Amino acid sequence: MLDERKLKVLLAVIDSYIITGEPIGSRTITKFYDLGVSSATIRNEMSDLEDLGYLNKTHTSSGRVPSDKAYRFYVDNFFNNSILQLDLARKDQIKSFLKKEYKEIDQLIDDLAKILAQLTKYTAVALSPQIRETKIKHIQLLPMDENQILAIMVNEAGLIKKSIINTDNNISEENLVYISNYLSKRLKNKTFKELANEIGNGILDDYFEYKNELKRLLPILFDSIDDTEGMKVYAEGITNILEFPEYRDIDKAKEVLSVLEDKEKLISALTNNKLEEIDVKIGEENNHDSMKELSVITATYNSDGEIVGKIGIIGPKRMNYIELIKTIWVFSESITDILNDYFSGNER
Amino acid sequence: MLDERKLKVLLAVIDSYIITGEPIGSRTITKFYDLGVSSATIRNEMSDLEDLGYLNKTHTSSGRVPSDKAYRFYVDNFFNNSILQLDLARKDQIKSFLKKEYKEIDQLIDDLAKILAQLTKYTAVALSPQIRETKIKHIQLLPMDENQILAIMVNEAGLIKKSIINTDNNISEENLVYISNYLSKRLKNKTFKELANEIGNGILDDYFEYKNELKRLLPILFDSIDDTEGMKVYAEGITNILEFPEYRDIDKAKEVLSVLEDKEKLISALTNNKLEEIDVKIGEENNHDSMKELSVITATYNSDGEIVGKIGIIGPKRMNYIELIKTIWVFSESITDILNDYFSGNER
DNA sequence: GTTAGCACTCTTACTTATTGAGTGCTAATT
DNA sequence: AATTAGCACTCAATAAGTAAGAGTGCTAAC
Repeated sequence: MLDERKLKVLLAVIDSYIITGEPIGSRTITKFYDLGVSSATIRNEMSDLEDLGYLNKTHTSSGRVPSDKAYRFYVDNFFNNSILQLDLARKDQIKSFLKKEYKEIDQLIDDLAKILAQLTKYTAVALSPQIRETKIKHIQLLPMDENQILAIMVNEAGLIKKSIINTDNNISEENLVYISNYLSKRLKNKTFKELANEIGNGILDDYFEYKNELKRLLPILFDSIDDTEGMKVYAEGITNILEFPEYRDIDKAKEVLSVLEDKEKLISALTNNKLEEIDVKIGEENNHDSMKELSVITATYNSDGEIVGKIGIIGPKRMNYIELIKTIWVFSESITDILNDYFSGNER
Repeated sequence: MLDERKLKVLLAVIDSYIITGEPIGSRTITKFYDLGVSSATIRNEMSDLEDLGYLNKTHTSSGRVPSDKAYRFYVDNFFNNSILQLDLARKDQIKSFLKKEYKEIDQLIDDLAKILAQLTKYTAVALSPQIRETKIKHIQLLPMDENQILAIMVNEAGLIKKSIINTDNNISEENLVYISNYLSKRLKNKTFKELANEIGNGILDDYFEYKNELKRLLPILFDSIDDTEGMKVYAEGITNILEFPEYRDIDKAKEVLSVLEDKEKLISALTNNKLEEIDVKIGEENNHDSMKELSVITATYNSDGEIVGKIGIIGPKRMNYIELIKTIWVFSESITDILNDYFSGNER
């Protein structure tokens, strides 16, 4: 579609703009990129590229700036999964950053986001592991007062989900212990997702003394697994984004910071896409208007073969997509490794 | 120490500076504050106040700005606890903001911090409830793999503390259940703090089958209660601070934001003081150099008569201390109320 | 002790040029 | 037919100069 020279010009503009953040003109291209033609020719090509929607001007006599379409073209044509296989060595490097003994997975994810932010100089975002797809290890019901039961669910990786169940009739502490033990034993090694099926048929058909109580408790328990209220999202290196010249203007800075402060927006930015291993959202591709000038690169991380969370970066559209994708991918792989190692007892 | 007229002048400068953020001159004072003397007299008084350390100039011919000493003087002389008793009515107002049913205390504290930020237009900070001074409700030990035990401790308010215990010798799941039950029963209604005493004498003198295991597990359990790693600190309304004209300069903004992003600094700013109900730190009084241009007002909140957390605001030194103290105090009282109501079953 | 008056200082806002990087068009060149 | 040199024109950014305004500090008069 684009002849070779147009492609070269486009890449030159993108490359230069990623580095400097300044609109780039025809003469600058002839000076720094050897295309073997004069600036007048470049000028004509750039004019064509503008007509095709790949370049924009900031004012009538300014240089050109890549459009969203240009970035999308760049990512689609110059990224493929084979690139990723290259620097697996960096995984160990990342894991070596983690000197402390981690007692909390959430803390680990947060710290990795911090490292990602430091490394990339962008703002890193991460979604803490979700418990839904993981296996049940233990269920404990505790009486809080006459109307409330505290339910604690633990998965095999040590993640905890708690929820308060409001109930109008009293169940004694002894009975709750009995029910807890029964549930733990009965549901162990099923995933939290599978609770739904159990509710549908399995568990309630068992002979069990407290079937009536279960009938009321289980659906509430199941609902609480998915509520996003407990979803934790981390944004680290927020000030990094202010280093970019595009945010020298305090009002622009305020705008972008209010996005980074808004957990709802961050969660939806991280979850509102197909669960691709790597996902790149450029400018307009984002759902929220307030993010139209930003790009978000995310990767999923897994535990036990199931996707449990996300990590990524967020920043101005002008970013070195290919390099950043590689870095983020290595991070997501590392987290997956760490999660699998950590709780399977193979190491340490 | 200060004669009446000097006091009036000082208050005028503070009042005006809190509102406008601009240095204030003698003529402005005569215009807006009726002191009955000419600007020349004010000029002389201001010069004296500068010599006494209450006022500063930003350059040789600028107006005056209050010093840290001036703010300290203002707070010490015009705030006393009786002021607080006034607007208890606002408590209900605050509680009415909370429409949702809260299932997580942490979430509740975070949301209240958000409301505090909205109300004051400052950045609100809060320390989530600490479990140390509260009573034990339940202890559960779960085997993660052959070297690790997951310990889950629940307090009577439903707060959960988890920690991974590394152990080199295997304890079977059945035995862990047995030990868990014993600990829950034996330690129930003691505070986590009191665990220490129990370790010292009480519990280990009991006749108990797994005394050796306990001897190793308990100290680790106790240590984990205090670790700050799990301490959660919330900073809400971060962008509010950028509305102040003192942060129109992006570099100043970056500086203050990096403080707000630094959880360590926030935690130490919130904890590094005597546990006064209300604590005001003005500029230089803060520990960290990066906070010398900020003031922090904090209040403690309680549960069951014990201090369990903190909430406050942070912003430029130019703040309406008295009003803000009142607001924060009402918040801390409200949280205390909510915590006490919520888990005692008196309401809802 | 207070105040009017004045010289002086410093910041801020507003003009006005000037420069430089860029475009687009036309006509000449290959 | 594609390329390029040349030129007029545009716009943003920078610098320099000016004027206005708010302020101080000092002196002399009230």
